[in-house]
Amino acid sequence: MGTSTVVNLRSMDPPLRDVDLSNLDFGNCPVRDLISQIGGKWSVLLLETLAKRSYRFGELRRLVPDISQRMLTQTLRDLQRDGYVDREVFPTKPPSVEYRMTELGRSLYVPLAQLLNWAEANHEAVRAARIRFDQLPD
Amino acid sequence: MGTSTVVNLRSMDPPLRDVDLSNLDFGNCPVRDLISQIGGKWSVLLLETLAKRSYRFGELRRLVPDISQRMLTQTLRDLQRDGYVDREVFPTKPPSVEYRMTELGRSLYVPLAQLLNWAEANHEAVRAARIRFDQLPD
DNA sequence: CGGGATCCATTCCGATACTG
DNA sequence: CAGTATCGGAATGGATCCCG
Repeated sequence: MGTSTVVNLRSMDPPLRDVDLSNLDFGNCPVRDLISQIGGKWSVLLLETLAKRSYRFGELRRLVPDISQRMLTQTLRDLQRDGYVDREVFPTKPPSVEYRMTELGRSLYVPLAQLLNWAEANHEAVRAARIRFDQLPD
Repeated sequence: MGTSTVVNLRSMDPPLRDVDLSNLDFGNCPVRDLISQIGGKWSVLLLETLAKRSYRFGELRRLVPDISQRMLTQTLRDLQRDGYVDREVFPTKPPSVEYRMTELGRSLYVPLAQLLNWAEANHEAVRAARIRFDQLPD
C-alpha cells in the first residue's frame, strides 16, 4: 500500500515492477516502506559502518566479509536511492568509488541507533522469551 | 534471514590481522535478527496497534483489513515468541483470544516509535530522493 | 471465533562468471 | 577496482479450504 503509486525499481533483479495496493488509511505505508527497506539483511550493517566514516567499495567488502558483492552493490544503491548515502567516483586509473552518509542518513541514524542500542541491550531477554515459547507444551 | 556472520572469519583466517569489529558489533546477529523481525510486512503495524490497547483477533483483522488471516496469526505468534506480546485465551462458547503488549514490548516501542516518527517526518524527503535518483541519466 | 494446513506466486539472496 | 549478468534455491506472503 503506498501513499502513491509505488514504482518499485528494485535494483538488479527485475526489469521493472509496480506493486500498488491502493491507499488504506491505516497502513500509512511510507513508514512501513522505510522500515522494510532497512529491515533488509544488510542495510543496517552498512549504515552502522558508514556512520563511522566514508569507505570505498572494497573496504566495505573487507569489513563485512560475508556479504556477497552482489548484495553490497544492491544495498548500497538502495541506500543511495533513498538518499541516505552518497556515491562519489574518482576517475583514477583503476576507478575508485567512495560511499559516505548524507545528512538525511545521519538524521535517520539518530533514532535508528537508539533502536539498535535497545536491541543490543535486550537481545538476551528476547532469546530467553523464545526459548520459553519454544519449550511450551504444544 | 540471518545465517551466521562474520565471526566465522576469525576462526578461519589466522594470517591476516583481525579487522576490529568490536566497535561495530558486526558478528552480533541478535541486532540484525531483531531488526529483520520487525522489518516484516506487518510487525510494525501490529505493534503500533497493540501499543494503544489490547485487542482480540477479530478486532485486529478488522483494524488491518488487508492483512490475511494467515499473516495475522503468524505475525502475532512471532511477536509473542519474542516476548513483545501476550496471548490470553478466554474459554467462552465461541472462544475469544486477546492480545496485549508485554513490558518488553512497551520498552521496545519507545525507540521504535522514535524511528517511526522519523519515518513519518521524513518520508517526503526519501520519496524526493528516489525520484531524483530514478531520473538520473543512464 | 480463532485458528491450522495446503498450494502457489513473488521476492530475496548467494554463488559464479564476466567486464571496462 | 568496482561493478554486471545470470541462474537457482530459499524465504516470504497471499488465497483458499478445513476444523473444534
